[in-house]
Amino acid sequence: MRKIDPHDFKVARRGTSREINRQIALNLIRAHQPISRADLARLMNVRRGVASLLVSELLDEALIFEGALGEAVGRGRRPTFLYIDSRQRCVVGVDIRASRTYIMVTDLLGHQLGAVSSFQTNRDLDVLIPELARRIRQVLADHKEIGACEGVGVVVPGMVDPTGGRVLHAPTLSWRDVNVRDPLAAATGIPVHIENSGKACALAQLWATRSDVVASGNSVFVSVSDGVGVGVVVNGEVLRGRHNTAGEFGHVPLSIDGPRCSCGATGCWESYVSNIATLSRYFGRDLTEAKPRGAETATFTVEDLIARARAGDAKALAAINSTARYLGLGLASLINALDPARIYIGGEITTAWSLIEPIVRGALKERTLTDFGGTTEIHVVPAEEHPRLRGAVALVAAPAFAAPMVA
Amino acid sequence: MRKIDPHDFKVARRGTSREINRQIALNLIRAHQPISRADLARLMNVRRGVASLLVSELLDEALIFEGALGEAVGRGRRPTFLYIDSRQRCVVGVDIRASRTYIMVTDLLGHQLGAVSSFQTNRDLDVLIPELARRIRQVLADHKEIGACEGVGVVVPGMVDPTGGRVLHAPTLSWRDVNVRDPLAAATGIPVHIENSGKACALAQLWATRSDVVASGNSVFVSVSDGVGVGVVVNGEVLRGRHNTAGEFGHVPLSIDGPRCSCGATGCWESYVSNIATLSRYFGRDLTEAKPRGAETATFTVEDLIARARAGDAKALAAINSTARYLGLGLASLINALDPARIYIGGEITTAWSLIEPIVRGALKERTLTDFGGTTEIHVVPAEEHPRLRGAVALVAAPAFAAPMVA
DNA sequence: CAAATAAGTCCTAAAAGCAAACAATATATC
DNA sequence: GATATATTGTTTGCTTTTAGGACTTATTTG
Repeated sequence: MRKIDPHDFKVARRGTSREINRQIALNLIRAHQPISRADLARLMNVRRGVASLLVSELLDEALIFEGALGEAVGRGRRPTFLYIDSRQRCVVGVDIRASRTYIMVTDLLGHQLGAVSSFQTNRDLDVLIPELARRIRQVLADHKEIGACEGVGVVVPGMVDPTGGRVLHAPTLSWRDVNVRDPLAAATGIPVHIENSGKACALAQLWATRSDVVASGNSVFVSVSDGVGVGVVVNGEVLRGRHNTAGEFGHVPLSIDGPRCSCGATGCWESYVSNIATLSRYFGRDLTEAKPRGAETATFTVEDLIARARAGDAKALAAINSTARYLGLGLASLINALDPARIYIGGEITTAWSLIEPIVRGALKERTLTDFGGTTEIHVVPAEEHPRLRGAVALVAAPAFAAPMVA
Repeated sequence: MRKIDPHDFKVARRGTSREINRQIALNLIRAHQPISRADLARLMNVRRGVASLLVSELLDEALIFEGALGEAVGRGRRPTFLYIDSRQRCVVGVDIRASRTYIMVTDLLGHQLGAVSSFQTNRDLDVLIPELARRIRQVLADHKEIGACEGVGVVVPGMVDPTGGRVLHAPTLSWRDVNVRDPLAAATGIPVHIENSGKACALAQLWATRSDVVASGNSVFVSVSDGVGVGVVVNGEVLRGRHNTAGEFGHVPLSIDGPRCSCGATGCWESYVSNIATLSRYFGRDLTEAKPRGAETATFTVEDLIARARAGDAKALAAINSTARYLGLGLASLINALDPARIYIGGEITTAWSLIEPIVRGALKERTLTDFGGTTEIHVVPAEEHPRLRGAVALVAAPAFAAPMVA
């Protein structure tokens, strides 16, 4: 039950019905491809005539194409299968992180084309933008067969303004109010979309074409690495809030008297479960500050820690178990606040999931208000799936499939 | 940018455009009444002919009516003013609380008719329902002139299932999985809608017809009394989550090592800022447990405490200031998580708002991530406005004005 | 080879937005 | 006081779009 905003509404024009049904058809083809016109009509509960018209319109715009004929169902004419047209068009995803920047090319449905490449991030935009543009052109030139690039999606670990024009604040990159989109678009000649990485990851999961995802219009993506990034999906839409800064559950406290967080406050969830927090717990001292580390701590990662834990290092296991417990306690807040149908978790700590899952689940149940809250589905997204890069790609690919704005 | 759920969509039928524009027209009349057909057409950016047809349809359904002619604007024919038809139809709002149950009658726009009545709550449904039904019939009989009752809205301090059929858990009433709606509907012969009080309050603010509310499709209602109830509005819609239990920010922790909360966990926001928590702080001992209180503490309320604080009692002021600080710290979590355009606060503590506002605001700024987060508009809703009862009424009145489900 | 069945196309009717003309009414100006 | 002008609200023809059904095409089965 949505209220119509009397200051910002959209009246239905003559083409509105058509627009709505066209997008529904497009989404059904995407979800069920390959599919025939007749099946589409049945799914939509409209006459075959209407479905045919919608299909021919989508064909004209080259959003879909007719593939081979399918097998006859019983007897009778064989159906012509329809597919989303992801041929000869691609999308570039870019993930800018504090240490390295990653690039991936996919088709319009997010299927990976070629390998992920990366290079060291130079935080100076005057250096970064030209290098990024050069590498994007390079990777596109290397894959001429995949056709024209529809757009570049960029995710950053920080806040982005509602229009995507400016990165307002990215602490780990020490960026404040910088414009990445326009210079990069100018340098590449390709439209660029930028978004916070947590929101983009949530978007990517929402739009993922997996058969196992059953209508999860309410979900949360939690990315645990240097910080904790969270993206929230409500009613099939990414939660943005008034200034596009919603979703910062990483800075909701577990204990306001807890350790100091990079955001300036104390006891944020992030300050308990980030990789640095876990390592600090293991080494028994605060690693967040930029003081010179010892030979060992300088290069030691959470993955190394997990390896030690699996090898029997009790201290390592204890550090990880603590993180698991805090992870669960924080997830409980998330569940109490949002009651999502599913939680996705990404980040290095997930490689230890088999070790920590019972602890996470136990801590979660301690604080969730309801029984079904305690059993909320948790889905691990492994690093090999490149959730952030898929998020970046989704920024470009998803809008074409979105529901039209109406009423 | 909303995703179309391929398992739950609505195709546009022949009447869909009409339905959309009809609801837009209805909402614009509601927001701008009195208004002429010509002005409506200008607002909607359609031809007057279309607006006229929509209006005549709304007139046929008696959703609006034609009032007197307005003054001619410049020269030319005088406009006929249109109004929402709230004559001869009313709504009953019911607020069931642990100690007392309140009843109010309003018109379809939520304008109060007559006084608020109340009686002691008997938690036994077999007693409560007949008494409630009797009193509802009574109050309707007392106001025969206000016409037929369109529905009864009931709010309870607890969780309600998504269909509104059952109260799943209301701790302060010690109700678990009880059906209030159907017995009450049977006893009164009027349709009954039930919802959690926090969600209903948020709904009421969303639908409030006040000129000062400018397009706040993202807002939060925080009700501080025995517990902390929260209702969230996102994109003009109440946040429900998978099981209609979203919004329980009262049980997001400030410190997981904090005081025990009624929910069983420790350190919930509620356990810091509820009235009982404030009083416990003043008396220096835990009042949550049902042990016999002293003569003074038994009847002493937060309002009494505020009166003492205003009279110069330093200990009382300190207790209230503590609550204020914790209130601000919790609001910061809310802002970081949801980035609302506005926060509404209700409950007894708001009578001390002039005392505590700087402290609340200061604590809030300590933990909000962004500058604009720290300046989020906070709007106090005084008890005289009966936010919960208005919420109950909104449950009945709002659906008629809601946007149609499309795509 | 004929019957049955499914896919896809085409035609007509009803509904709704769009556009312009028309009637009614009020004010301004000469 | 007569005429011009502006505004409201209604009406009429036109176009687009969905609904429903008939028709054509293609394929399998008996």
